[in-house]
Amino acid sequence: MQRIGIPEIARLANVSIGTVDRALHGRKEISESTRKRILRIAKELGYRPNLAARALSIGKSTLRIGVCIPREVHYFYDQLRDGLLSEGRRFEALGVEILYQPCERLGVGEIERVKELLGNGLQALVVCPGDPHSLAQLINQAEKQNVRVICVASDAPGTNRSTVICVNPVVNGNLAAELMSKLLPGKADVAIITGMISTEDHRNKVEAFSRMYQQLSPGSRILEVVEGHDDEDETFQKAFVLLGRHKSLQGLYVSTANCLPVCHAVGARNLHGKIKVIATDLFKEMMPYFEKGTIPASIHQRPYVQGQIAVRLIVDYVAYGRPIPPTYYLSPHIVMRSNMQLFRETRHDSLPET
Amino acid sequence: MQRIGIPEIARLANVSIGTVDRALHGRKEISESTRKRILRIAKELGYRPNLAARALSIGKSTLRIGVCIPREVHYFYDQLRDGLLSEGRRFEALGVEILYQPCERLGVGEIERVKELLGNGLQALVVCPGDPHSLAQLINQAEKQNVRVICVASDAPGTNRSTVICVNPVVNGNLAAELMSKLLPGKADVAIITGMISTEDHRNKVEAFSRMYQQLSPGSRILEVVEGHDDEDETFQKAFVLLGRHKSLQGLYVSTANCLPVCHAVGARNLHGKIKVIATDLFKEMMPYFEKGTIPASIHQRPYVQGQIAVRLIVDYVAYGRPIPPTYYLSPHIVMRSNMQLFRETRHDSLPET
DNA sequence: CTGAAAGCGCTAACAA
DNA sequence: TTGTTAGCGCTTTCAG
Repeated sequence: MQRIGIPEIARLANVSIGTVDRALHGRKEISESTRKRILRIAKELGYRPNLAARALSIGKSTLRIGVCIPREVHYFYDQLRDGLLSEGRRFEALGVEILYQPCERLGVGEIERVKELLGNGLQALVVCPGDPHSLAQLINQAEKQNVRVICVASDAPGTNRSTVICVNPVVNGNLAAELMSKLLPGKADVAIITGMISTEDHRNKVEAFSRMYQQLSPGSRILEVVEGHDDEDETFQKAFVLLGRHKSLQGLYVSTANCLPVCHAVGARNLHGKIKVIATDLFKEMMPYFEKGTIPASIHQRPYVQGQIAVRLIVDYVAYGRPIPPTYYLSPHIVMRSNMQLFRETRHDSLPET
Repeated sequence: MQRIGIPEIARLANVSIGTVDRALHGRKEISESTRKRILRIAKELGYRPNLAARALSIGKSTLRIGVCIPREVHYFYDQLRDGLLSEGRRFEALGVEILYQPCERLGVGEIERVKELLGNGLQALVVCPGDPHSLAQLINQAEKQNVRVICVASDAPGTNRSTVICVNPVVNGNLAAELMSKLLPGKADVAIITGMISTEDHRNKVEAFSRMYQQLSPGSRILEVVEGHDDEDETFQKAFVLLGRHKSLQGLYVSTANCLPVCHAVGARNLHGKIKVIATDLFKEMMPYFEKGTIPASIHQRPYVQGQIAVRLIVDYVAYGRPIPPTYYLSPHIVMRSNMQLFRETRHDSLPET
């Protein structure tokens, strides 16, 4: 299963295995010339370390991954966490260990948690930057100390983070627009309900949706863009007012997981079936609205899979030396009535939710 | 990283590690009483084998997985193969080895290939039963010899296969119907083009689609169900005739990956944009038809992921003792113009296509 | 700077 | 039926 190993290299280089080890790991107690010679041989032979042996030898975790993601909103982050932890467990035998240090909500206390984590000799750090600006310094510092920083769900632009894993917000917005235009034939006025325009992800979705919708449904209007700040009451109020104000309104695009208050408002106005809501993500409280037809489709960002991918990118990088791509966009799932049952909120078995 | 091991159990049981090994592996050279005692202790201590150590000790592949899937149709099976192989490689350090022994096309030569594979001391066998009936005996025999048989993409009903991994054909058909009814508002007559009604998967899709479509679009008719036998020429001819015969036809559901000839027929009748084709799966030749609007949506069965899951179920079963679920249905992806770019035909990095 | 040797947890061959 | 031992490929410690 493994072709050539350290002993083989040692033999060919006429040195001991200890020396090969030193060369391979860039330790200092070795002369430049022998190091070069050994590395050359290793490369020629296509040496790849036996991870099982390494893990066994080291005994404890070889690959410590710090995780700082929010606890709230549970809908989303519980699944992200499960993806990270379960995938980590799968590589336990290879020495992978996950240090989970959540913050309360997006951006709240993340600095402190991340600082704590960084004191643990991490190989990699997984974060959901709620406040990318104030986190930037820590991220850059971590990267400088050779800790790979992986952003999930939202990015920290302008930093040296190794990568971001997310659903491309532009694809997300485009897809919502495409669905909306197919669901509402001809001209149809719609509105958008988002979290905060200042959040990059939200803004990008809104812009992409607007552009694509007007292209696909010429003559239709985007009547309003409403910010709900991911607050249930605020969102309900604003949606309720919105629905009263425009009688031509036929569709709503809710670009965050906060679609429940919107559906409630639709109900309060007695508009079930008359207003089509394109939602985001999925959790069981949404299901009745699929049944009623209020939500014909939702765009699921698959947090579980995002977590899985984060772990895998790290393992592939550390263990197999595969480079980390600068961005990892995954395709969102389109959830409709027929397939919503297949998206359990969390699944602990293989490849959940994929 | 590992809590308790064989030496610890041996100490507590007052036996040698060799005896513990024998007990743990159900080898015969041990008395029933000590075996029971040891197993009890192991269980109490929550013993879990150190896979790294095992892999290292055994040296060669611990976990040999035989794979017999068709080579043709490449669209689908190349992705399935890549999923299997790349996931296998990821667990290489744990002793996973994949023996790939494809047959030419669905059902052709599979018996021979499978027989060859079974001579290799497999732990598990992955097959795409093209002719489940004639394969049944081999499958049962393999299971009896403690080789776990995993069916992918299509099932072998009535056998003892450990599980099947596929997109639930009923969900598939329902989803197609749901999309069709949303895309074609009001009453709209449609037709179905499938492979062979005799194939279980195909028949189930057709039935599910028919039922759901008539429920969601009452008054609409399913004008015809055409069998193309996955042959390009035959399918083109039949689709061409079909399109000429019914002027009320507005939609086509193509339940196999064979949608290209259908699109050609639509073009030959000058009906691009007038007939909506709900297709199945995705490959790059389809892309122009997304652009043109002939295919507003396709239902992607994610062969790559099916392959991945197969390997993971096996690894989880053999390595971690997790039971194999009797069926593993995955949710199909809905592909539209906005997200088709994200489905590369094969990706060799982490969690492709998920 | 380099070599030798022990040991990680497990399997397997050989002894008792 | 059970115990003992070598060794898998690697890291690490201690000598040289």
